[in-house]
Amino acid sequence: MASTLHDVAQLAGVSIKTVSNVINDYPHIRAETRAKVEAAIAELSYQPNPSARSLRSGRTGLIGLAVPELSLSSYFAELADRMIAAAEQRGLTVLIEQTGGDRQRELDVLSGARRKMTDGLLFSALGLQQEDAELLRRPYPLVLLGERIFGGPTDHVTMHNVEAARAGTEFLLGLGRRRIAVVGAHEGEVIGSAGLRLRGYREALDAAGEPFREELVGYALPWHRRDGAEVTRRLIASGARFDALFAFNDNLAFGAMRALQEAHIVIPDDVAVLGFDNLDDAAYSIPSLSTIDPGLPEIVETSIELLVDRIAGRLDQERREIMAAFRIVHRESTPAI
Amino acid sequence: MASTLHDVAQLAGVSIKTVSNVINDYPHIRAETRAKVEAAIAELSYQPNPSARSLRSGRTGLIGLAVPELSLSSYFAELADRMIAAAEQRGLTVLIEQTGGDRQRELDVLSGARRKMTDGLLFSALGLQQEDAELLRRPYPLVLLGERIFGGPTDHVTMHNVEAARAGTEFLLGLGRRRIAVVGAHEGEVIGSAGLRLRGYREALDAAGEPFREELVGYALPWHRRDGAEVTRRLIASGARFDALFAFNDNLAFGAMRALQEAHIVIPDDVAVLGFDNLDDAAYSIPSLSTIDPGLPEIVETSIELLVDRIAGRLDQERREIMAAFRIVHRESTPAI
DNA sequence: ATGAAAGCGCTAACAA
DNA sequence: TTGTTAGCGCTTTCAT
Repeated sequence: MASTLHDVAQLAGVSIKTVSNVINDYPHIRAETRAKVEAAIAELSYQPNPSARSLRSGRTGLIGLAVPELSLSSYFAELADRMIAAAEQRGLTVLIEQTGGDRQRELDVLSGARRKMTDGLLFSALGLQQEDAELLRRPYPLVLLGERIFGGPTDHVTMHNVEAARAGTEFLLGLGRRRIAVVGAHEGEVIGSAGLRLRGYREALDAAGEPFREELVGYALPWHRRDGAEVTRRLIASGARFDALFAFNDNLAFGAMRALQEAHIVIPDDVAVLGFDNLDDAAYSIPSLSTIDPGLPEIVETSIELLVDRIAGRLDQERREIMAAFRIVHRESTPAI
Repeated sequence: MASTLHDVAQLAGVSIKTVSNVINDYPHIRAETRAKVEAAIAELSYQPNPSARSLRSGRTGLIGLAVPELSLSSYFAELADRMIAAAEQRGLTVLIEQTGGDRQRELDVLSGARRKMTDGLLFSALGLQQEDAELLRRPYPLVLLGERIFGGPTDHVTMHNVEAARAGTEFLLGLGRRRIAVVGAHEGEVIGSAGLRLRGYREALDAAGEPFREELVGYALPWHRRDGAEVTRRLIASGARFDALFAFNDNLAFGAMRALQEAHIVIPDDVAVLGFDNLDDAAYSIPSLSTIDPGLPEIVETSIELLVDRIAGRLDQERREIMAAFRIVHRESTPAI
């Protein structure tokens, strides 16, 4: 059997309270006492029982991270990877939950059994909509990620989607490209990554006096490589002419580049391609992908900080909405200036 | 405050034992009693306290999954994605731990604090070596994944690395390719994915009467895209001629294809490329990647089954070693037959 | 600076 | 079929 506080106390010749104090770095302990206790802990290879600890303290040291999926969307794998590391630095453990981007499964995550074993939740929603905002009002610390819901009842970490998409489009216009196709729009969406990025795209066109051409808008859901390839094949087949392509995420862009190359369209000479996410892979595609970097490290650090802050008890203070800074990364899929 | 068994029992007018019985699907309960209890549970939105449950039962319902990383190696993201889903079906929750493939961090995972909050561990090692086998003897259920250690004290799920690499090489030979470069070898490694796959490669060459050419062996560690590209650039720069390239995983292959295309080498006409893993992305690269499918679904199902079996108490029965079946997936990076 | 004791919410052994 | 009770290992409150 594993040893307990009692065993350690007995061996060290102190009470269990003292052992507990040592473990929890309680400051007022005689150096001699501490040494005795630490020796006993080492001798017994004592490790605290987390269930007992949680039962008593009400804290588990676990935080949930709800994402649509880990594979296929490398973005979420990178997010999870960094989040696990950032949580670890703060003594927390991340528990990943996959929703498939499905609204019902996202709701299940919000009220499921796992909420009783985590101290808080980082929630990257894809299926919920603006109308669902009030469903985010929960009795536990919750930080919303992404751009499905704005102005909801929780802390929220997101990015400047409209501005970034606008800047990306202006970047392509600045290269002299006038007919910019879009891959990844969502029919009728206003809020959400697709809706906001399309808005930024339109704003840039308007500002440049370029017409918005419906025939250059490719609708895609979900945003996997496959979808980027399919949509782009359809755009090509439609006969619509375009000299640039703005994909609303890098996966779509990778798929789009495949479709372009199948059609013997040369990147970036015939069509310049711009993605969104700056995945690790973007530097290693062929050609390497110019893309918008949404500042993932900042998003990760900020959202963990907000959550930790709420867990520490500041549950009642005003909600915060943080927008990470973006930048455009210039690689081979767009021509050198 | 959240409600407890007591609250439910009081509201339903029964003892807490009866409520506990209902929750745990104990069969001998009068339908009427059960209905009363369920009504009370619903009214109070009662959810059991997992810490209390774990403290008492000694089970947490959590299992650890140790992998090197979630991003950069899509293989592990796919593994984790599937593992989470497979665990969920069995009422288990996966807790992902990243080791960076570092030996010390892998050892930390084996004895760290999280082992007290999981019922078992799925352990995908990369830094440990055959000599470390005995370190896997642990007082908790442990299933080893991968090919760093064989014949150790635990259950083990792996694949036919030598046979698969041999079959892959024979496949390339069968296409008439004679000078097959390798990307991803590890200097001096015998056991481990790199060592075993190189062995399979050599066996195929030997059987075909082809010489093993040291100058066609590209060493790469780790196995990311970047490394595949760098190694392949070096191979090209060395002046060594080759008409096929066998990358020891798909990421390396993606990087290698980039380097080949940079050098205006046409795939598959000039050089046929074969990968290993059959990542989702392999179907969407340009060109799409022929690769060896290691049977991930089988690996996932098998390893969870073994672990669940051990958790269920069969800790003493003989250790098992399972090898998943592989198959070669033929795509555009190798010429049609 | 350290100890004694209560009790977190649940399951399991036993009783009825 | 249901109730009673002990106790899992820890933190916390209150004493000293």
